[in-house]
Amino acid sequence: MKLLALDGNSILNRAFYGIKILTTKDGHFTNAIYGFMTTLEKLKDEVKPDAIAIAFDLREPTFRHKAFEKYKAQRKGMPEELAQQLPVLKELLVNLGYKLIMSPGYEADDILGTLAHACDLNGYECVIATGDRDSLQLVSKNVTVRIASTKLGKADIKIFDENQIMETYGVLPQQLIDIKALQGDTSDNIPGVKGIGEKTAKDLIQKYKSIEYIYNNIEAIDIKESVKKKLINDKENAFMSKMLGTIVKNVPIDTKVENYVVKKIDIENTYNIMSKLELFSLMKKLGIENNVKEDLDNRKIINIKLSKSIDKILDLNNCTFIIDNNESKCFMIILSEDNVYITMQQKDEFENTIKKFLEKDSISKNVYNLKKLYTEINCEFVGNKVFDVMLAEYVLNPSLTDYSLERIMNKYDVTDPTLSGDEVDDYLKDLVIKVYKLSEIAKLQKLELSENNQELLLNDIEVPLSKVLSSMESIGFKIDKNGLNGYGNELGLKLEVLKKEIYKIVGYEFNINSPKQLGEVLFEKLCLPKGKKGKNGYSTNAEILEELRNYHPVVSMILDYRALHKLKSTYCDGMIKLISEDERIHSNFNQTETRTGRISSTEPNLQNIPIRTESGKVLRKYFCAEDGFLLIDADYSQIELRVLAHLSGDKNMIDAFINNEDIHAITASQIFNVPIEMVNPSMRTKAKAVNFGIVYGIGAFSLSKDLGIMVKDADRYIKAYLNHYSGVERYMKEVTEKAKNLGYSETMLHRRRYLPELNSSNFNIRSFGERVARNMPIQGTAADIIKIAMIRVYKRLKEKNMKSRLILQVHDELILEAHESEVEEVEKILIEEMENAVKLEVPLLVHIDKGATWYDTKD
DNA sequence: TCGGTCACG
DNA sequence: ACGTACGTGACCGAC
Repeated sequence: MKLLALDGNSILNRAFYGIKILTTKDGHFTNAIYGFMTTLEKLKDEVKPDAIAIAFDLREPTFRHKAFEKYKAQRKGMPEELAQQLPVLKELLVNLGYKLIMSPGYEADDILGTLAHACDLNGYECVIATGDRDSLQLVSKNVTVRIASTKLGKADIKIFDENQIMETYGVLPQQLIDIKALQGDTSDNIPGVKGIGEKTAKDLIQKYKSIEYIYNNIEAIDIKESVKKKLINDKENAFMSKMLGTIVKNVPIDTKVENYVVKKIDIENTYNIMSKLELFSLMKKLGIENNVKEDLDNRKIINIKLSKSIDKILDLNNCTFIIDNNESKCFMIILSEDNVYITMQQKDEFENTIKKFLEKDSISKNVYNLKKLYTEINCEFVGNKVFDVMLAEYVLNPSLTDYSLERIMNKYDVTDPTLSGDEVDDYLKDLVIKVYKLSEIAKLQKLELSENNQELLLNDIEVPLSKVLSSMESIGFKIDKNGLNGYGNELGLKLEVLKKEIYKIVGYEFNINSPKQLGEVLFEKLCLPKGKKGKNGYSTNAEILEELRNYHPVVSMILDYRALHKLKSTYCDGMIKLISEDERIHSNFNQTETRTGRISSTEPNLQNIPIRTESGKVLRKYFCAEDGFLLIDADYSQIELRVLAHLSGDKNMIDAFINNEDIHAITASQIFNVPIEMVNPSMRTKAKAVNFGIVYGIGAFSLSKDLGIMVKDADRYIKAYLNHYSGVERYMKEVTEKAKNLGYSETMLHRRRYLPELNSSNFNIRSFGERVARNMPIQGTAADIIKIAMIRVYKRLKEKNMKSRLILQVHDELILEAHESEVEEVEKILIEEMENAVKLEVPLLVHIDKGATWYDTKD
């Protein structure tokens, strides 16, 4: 027989700290369970045991520690995130057929020791698996120990037998106890001998074998007087430590190894538990998925119908469909009721078919990734009654990192259907199964959306927006390639000059772009005052360098070099690579990326084109309008603060916006307690920073850093602010409280973001959760509003068949390429639709600029 | 692949 | 006592 005996607590603990926080979408932590199961599976693979025992501590004082009352272990309570996983893990393990062992008054270690001892007596092999090294003392001819850890989310296991211990520690396994008795162990509250550390303890035991021998011959043995003195002083502690450190081997438990053979798994319970935990990949690994499916013999029967004509299809009511248009063969697979219709056509014919199908508004359709569909078939209508499984998943939970179809199918885990009807090849069978799963997933999502009151958000905002984004992507932004190239070359020359001067001053060449090398140059070669040293060396960011400007002339040059290099590499060279043949840049607008509901832009990112410095802003001269067109830039004025005024209902803030006053100046007059006429620019700047800070969840420290003032003063500003805008203070309290109760924070239009961080026992993580809970409704509502505006503007332009088009969104602004003949009308549409996108307690105000280039649209 | 840096709202 | 404002994406060097 071969027994695998695990220290459950210890492995769970390692798994918890080794795997980044993982939660179900309603906020239950699962990372430690996941890590534990991964480790267990790996151990089973490697050890191939006949029986498995899993030991757990009971959370009460142990006999070992009780014997020495004054050294009773003050075990730190485990963090809440871990504690809540323990009972769930135990339940899961029992259902998987494992026998758990707990014994009041004993640690898991002692249970393992008892089992190991029993194996020794019977000549059985015993493999102990644990996360900490205390158990190494149990190693013997029959007993090996595996130290499991979780590194970067993967189970890592080290094997120790008698040889390995001798190699690593130079002593026999039992002698590890003696070493520890001398050395002590603060984490286990083992005192040891004061003044004796790892090295001395090891030397002594290697030489004299045991503390008994040492103390019996203390006068005779040849050791340094100082060490001898320490030993004599702490003799009592040494023996007590040995006792504390010795694992007990006679715990009253079942020691018959045969009784730990793993029992039959309870599939149904296991399945239910793991589904709740959303640990689907793990279920697959354990092969649970398949077994369950065999158990449930009520598979759906799907009837396949190959068809050439689409007439039948156009009579459908509800359906789910996918297209697969490889090269010339184009498949459309449509599921309605229990029938799947498959059509195969040539490309040009196919596009007509699908347009006809899509344009038929009487058919409600489920799809996956509507924006991609729009782009692929290039059709002009905005579909009603379309449901996008990808967007639905994003609306249900915007915090996932991956909205791929595979991931979503994995999560919902729909049982495969049974196929009947026309024979098709495996490739098509897969597509049929896919379309079936998609339709089942859509049903489940619709239920959840309705429960969450999120139907409007999905149907009236995200779904129609996908058409707008697809259009913006395919239209693109015209670029003056020669101009951009010229500017890049100009920057290149300046960089060369700067580089040479920097090398000359420093005295040798180095890579200015390497923070590591730069840190060495500044802080070691030039001996400039260094700030805090991070893990990987000195920090050399602009904030630090700015402070060093006056210490050495090279610092300014490095700052310039950095800025210009950024402009050249990211915005000139990087952008030029992405200009298409039509002289335009077609960015991707991602609709399922941000956790607040904003869209994001990639390849290139057009939402972070420089504007704050003149040399950066110049880049906007190369973003231009087509001949006969003009760029119009319409931006919301202080949309986030207006949203805050509305959400909080703060009377003072609402009045300020209704009277269209300068909000930052008003805030300044309140904070500094002066009449508004007395507010100077510096006061206004400070007030502006406070306003921003409030939106972000503010702290006095950060505000002080931002403004370069004392923390004390920053704190005063904040207090004065909240005092005047007492509605804001109340709102901020309420919104955090509500998020704690519900587990999520939400926008005006019910976009929600789950916040498991709010339950963290870690102050920083919890504080972060609280800031997010306050910021999400503000940033998210602003995002909802501009999305509505985009849809309406797009629709107006289409309805009137205008040549002008929406080409970009930058969070609070829309950029349009307007035909010269339509400029006035476009402006009117923009103002109307943006300002009236939603009705708030305060007016929404839009500011419009126009010009031949993007540069010219900004003053 | 990750962290540091810096561009934007 | 702790670390320090929300949300993104691209480029670079170091591992």
